[in-house]
Amino acid sequence: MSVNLSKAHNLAWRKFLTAHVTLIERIERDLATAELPPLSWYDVLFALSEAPERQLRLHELAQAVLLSRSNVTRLVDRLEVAGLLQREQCKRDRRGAFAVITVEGLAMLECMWSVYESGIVKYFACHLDATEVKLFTKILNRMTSISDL
Amino acid sequence: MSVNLSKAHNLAWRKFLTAHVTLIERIERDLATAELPPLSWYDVLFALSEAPERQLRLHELAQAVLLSRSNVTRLVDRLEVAGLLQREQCKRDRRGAFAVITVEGLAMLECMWSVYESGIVKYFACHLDATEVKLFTKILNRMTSISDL
DNA sequence: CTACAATAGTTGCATCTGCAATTATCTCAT
DNA sequence: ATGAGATAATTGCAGATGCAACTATTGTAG
Repeated sequence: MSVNLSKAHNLAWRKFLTAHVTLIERIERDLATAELPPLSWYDVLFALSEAPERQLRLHELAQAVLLSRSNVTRLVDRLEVAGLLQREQCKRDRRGAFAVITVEGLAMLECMWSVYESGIVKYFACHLDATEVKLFTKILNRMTSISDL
Repeated sequence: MSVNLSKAHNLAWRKFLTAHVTLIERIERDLATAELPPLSWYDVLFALSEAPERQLRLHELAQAVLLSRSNVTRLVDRLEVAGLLQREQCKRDRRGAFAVITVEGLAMLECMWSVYESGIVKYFACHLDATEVKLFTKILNRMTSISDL
């Protein structure tokens, strides 16, 4: 609230932004090189694979991947066309639909993860020792607490 | 390189991603509420204001804001239409063009900064004490060193 | 039971993005 | 000087994004 942004904090913020784009770019590049879909697809597949019965209502999925609803509709469209998931009518609520991950989706998830994981390791994790990783996570947790609005 | 991603590191990575979208969303929301342009415009204006003679070649601008070239062409289009900068022919290299920030651009920069700065403070900086901010920056610097490719 | 508000998902629209191809100009070795 | 290759910026295109409007269904207060 108070307008007192130190040089050091400002620098940290800019570094935060540039580090993010750089790391994402590197990982997306690795995925593209392996002829795999983008990270957004991974997020969807991952969320579904973790969900009970490997399915989620679309609005739950939207929350899980931090995307707007309209976006999820069309993202799910694409994944469905690619055969990685299926829509399924919800019995209890006839407005609703589930996205259910398919066998092909699970295979793709695994395939993407092998590239993704190695990217996380070599671009991100290898720069954090055991102490730092704890602190790093703790700091980010603070920032995303709801108290900030 | 080695595929050994610990639970803790994986969690840190996911937190890194969610924190980024959350913080950006909050700041973009504050800007939109104040009827100001998005962050990408700020980045352009800031880069120009810092540059010698308050102007940059478009490819320099592209690098400064970490955007692809075609993107910069059109981003500059929009800012030019809004009167925040002007294109100027380069004498030495007739292929080239400069983007020069205008007086209106400088005013807009200042106006956006007041909102942006307070966002950085209340969503980000206030969660980092003097020690943490140093370590945080150091870690991110490591990650974006060129050694990783 | 009914009417009003809330919610789920989709769609239209305008904008934004990256990639690849294009045009124009520059550099440099021969 | 000139021709091959690099570089600067733009453009076409396909895809992705957020917002607001829309349809359909559900929940709820009276």
